[in-house]
Amino acid sequence: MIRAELRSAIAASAARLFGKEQVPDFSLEAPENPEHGDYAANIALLLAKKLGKNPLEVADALAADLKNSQWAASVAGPGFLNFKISPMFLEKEFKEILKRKEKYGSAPAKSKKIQVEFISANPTGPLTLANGRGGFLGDALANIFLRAGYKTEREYYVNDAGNQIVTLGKSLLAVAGVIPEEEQFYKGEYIKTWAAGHASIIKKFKNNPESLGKAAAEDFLKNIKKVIEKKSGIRFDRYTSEDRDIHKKGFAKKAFELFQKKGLMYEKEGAQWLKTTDFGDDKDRVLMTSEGYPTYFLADAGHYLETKLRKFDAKINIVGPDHYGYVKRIQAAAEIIGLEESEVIVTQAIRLMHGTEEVKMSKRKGEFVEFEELVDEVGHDTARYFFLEKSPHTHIDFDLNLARERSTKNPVYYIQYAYVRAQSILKKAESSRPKSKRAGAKKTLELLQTVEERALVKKLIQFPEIIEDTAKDFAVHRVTRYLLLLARAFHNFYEKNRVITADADLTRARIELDKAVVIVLGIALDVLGVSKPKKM
RNA sequence: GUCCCCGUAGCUCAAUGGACAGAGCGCAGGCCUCCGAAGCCUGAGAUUGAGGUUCGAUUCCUCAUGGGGACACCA
Repeated sequence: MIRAELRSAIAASAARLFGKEQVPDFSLEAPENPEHGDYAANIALLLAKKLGKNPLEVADALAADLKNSQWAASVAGPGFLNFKISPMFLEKEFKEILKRKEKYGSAPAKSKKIQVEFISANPTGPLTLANGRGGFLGDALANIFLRAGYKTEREYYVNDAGNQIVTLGKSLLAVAGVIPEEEQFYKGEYIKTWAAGHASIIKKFKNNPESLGKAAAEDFLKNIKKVIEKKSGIRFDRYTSEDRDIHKKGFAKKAFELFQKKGLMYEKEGAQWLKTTDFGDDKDRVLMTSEGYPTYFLADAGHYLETKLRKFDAKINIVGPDHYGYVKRIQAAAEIIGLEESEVIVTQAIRLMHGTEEVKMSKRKGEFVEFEELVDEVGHDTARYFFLEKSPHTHIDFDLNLARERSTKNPVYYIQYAYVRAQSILKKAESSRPKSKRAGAKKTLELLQTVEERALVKKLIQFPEIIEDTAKDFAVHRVTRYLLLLARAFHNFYEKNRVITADADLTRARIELDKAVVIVLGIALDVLGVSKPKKM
């Protein structure tokens, strides 16, 4: 990767001039503006501040020192170092795309094991839009980790034990008229529908809400899996059952004992508490109720312990906004358990709009747009792109009518169109290729000199950096952004440069470029989980 | 009341403290005798407000203001 080499060359130069301990953590970016070179470093600005020197002088000194390396820097603006990629590097990196094909941008395998837990919606009803948002995010993020060389597991944690299952059973009995309604019962249309369709089961379990709840939960889960896997292309490696995999296998108990052994627990009013306040939580949390039931939190701690015991180094947990209050306590548990790296990504809320009016969503009351409905309406590619192009911190105002209307103008088509177009050219080139007498002596990039060609090549070789950065900061929307820019670079190239020409050498070079576009667009679409159409 | 997230163009969203704040949609114009016009080109159009830190702030801090969410021996 070019950027990594350049970075170490700059750091080495700075260390030579100012001492190793002075080298700051500087940025090295590919600027949008081509006048700012292929890469721009702000190291001189940071160093100047640290050393109390003039930024321009520092920049000049660095540029002079770098003259001895294969990197030519120019000083610009307040003290940026701008770099041009040398033709040799560019050629080498470009050929790498054609050589490695769909492996391009894949880092060598590392030993690090990452688990991405996402969706994990309770099987007490259908998936919501927020579930879908987390679903696409987790799916794409896992793809990125795989590309970055990590061993990656996608996990759906199923809360199929405890209170809510009983509540689900009771809710069903209530709509069936067996028992009276209560405030906390689930009341959505889906409850009525299920009850109406499963009269015999309800009858069978009329005195046993827990068994009824379990039966219904299994059914709901089956449906959830259908929506996730068949309709949305979201994949999971593992569905972990709270009941079977955590409680019955003793992990909740093990976590409890671990906390006890570490002396982080105490009893108060008959309940068992964990001192999560020692780890940044605003209050301590109950592990075991005064009636002797394990809390959801204890099961979760058991779940984290189980993950740790399965030798994971890191866990990324993607949760909805309603779980925000849960972050600190679960991070406390992760720390006690000794999970090396634990991240919780909280996706922000989705407001349901009807024109300019907000429609209050409530799963319990059954007022919400089902994720399945969205996917059915606009298709899975559009739905995916719609969520993935936004940072998870953004609050989304969602209008189903607008989504429907806009689905045909979605940027995802712009990208897919570029992909289809590029392939279509390849096909054409194959059938009309002039019999090339001899391969030209010139290197590919010596033949690709127009502004559009250069811009496209540089965009292409940026891809490994996009993967590398995203694996670090989880900002998946960077990839959608990149795809859009890459597609644009290709469309621009297409408008102004004919691939198939009378010049055999030039044609060959442009076909290579076109091939590289197909490869990189294809990989990036795969990473996001968006389909690669053959035609549109 | 306490805590978290968000206020950027008419709309939906970008921008590790950096150079002229970028896209898509929409709007106004222009481009197919030629590899796919679901494309390309041109134009109009924005950082909620007030202070502060900094050589430099959409970004960090404080206050104000608007919106969303979380604050159980529920999950």
